[in-house]
Amino acid sequence: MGNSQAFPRTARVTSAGEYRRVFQNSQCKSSDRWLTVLALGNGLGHARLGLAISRKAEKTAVGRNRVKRIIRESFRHHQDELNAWDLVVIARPGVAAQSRSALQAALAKHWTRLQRTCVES
RNA sequence: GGAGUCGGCCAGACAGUCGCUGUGGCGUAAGCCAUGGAGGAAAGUCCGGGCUCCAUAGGGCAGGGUGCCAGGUAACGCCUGGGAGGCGUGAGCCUACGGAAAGUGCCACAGAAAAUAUACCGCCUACGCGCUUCGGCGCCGGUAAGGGUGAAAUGGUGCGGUAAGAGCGCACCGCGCAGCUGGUAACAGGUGUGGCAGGGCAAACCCCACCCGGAGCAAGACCAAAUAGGGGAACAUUGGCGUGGCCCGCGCUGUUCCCGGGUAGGUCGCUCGAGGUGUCCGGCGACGGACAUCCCAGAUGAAUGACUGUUCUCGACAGAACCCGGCUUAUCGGCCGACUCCCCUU
Repeated sequence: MGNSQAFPRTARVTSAGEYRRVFQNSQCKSSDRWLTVLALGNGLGHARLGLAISRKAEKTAVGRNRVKRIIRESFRHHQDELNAWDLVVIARPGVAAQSRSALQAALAKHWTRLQRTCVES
């Protein structure tokens, strides 16, 4: 994996089937008013990230891109602390109105909470 | 200096660190190096084309679109130039701007009457009654000048004419028709002629002219786990079934021969193009031509971001998804050019 800050394609949930697997069998869940994170062990030895930002959650493409970038950035910085899970982050209406720093703080909380409550997979 | 009209342009800049992605090079590989990486609207999907498949797309009907003229274009509902009408002191701007003496239909309220025409108040002669006359009443009629209604009332103004009036006659204006002149044309000008044809609505049906096959990159082509629905070619074309909205037409079902199939997933399509830039030539212009030069996103859970620093005018609307040409809508600020009106100074 080389650099621990990198975010290559292997660290992403890519296919529709993998998304379905996480949605249907998720073992753990951490959520607040704006974001929900689902987790499911993947047996790969590293974590992978998937994003589910619907048109309903944010109307404009620019807003959705912004939310995705913030989440990816946070995942990139925290992936070393995470177990071998497939994580799917779901956004809810109103996320785009939140500031970058607020979302980053919320995400950091989600990562540590999952790490604490969902150790065995 | 102020107010305004038209056209064009920019869409924070620079540096460092971390990260994503296309291409090229090196490397067994991990990776490293170089280089490219959202918009003027990428948007709405409202038009037009390319491309792909469907069925050979041909004919007719139906349906839809466009609508002053000419040109540009691959094409257009776009653009350019011109005409007509309207608005503005002006630079300029706006216009579904063909046909209502083909047909059908509609025209609230008010008004006598809204299109077959007609006559409410009026105006006027003759006749009768009454009467000294003027005038009055009744009545056969003649009128459409005046009043009143309305968004709109059967050409307008003036003079003549008349009982009163009337294109009844004349002049000018308007309108129709026929020549003429200019213009490719729309149209304009002018001449003669007709006494006037007879309201509006065609974003009501309609008529006329021109145009339009359907579906869309989740098109479509290829490689292929699973799992067992079939597929292709030739022949025949009666019946049955299906197929653009319908008909003609066309396809399937039938017989024979041949054969592995094609969902998850992947690859291609996928970016060199009606391409950009510069110079010259043709054209009032849209645009066209020649030469030179450049390669300028191609992702696929979907990349172009984060942090720090410096600086300024403190940064709007907003994110490519097959590709182009338009239109429309959103948008913080700012810059450039041409022109108009008003004021001041010399």
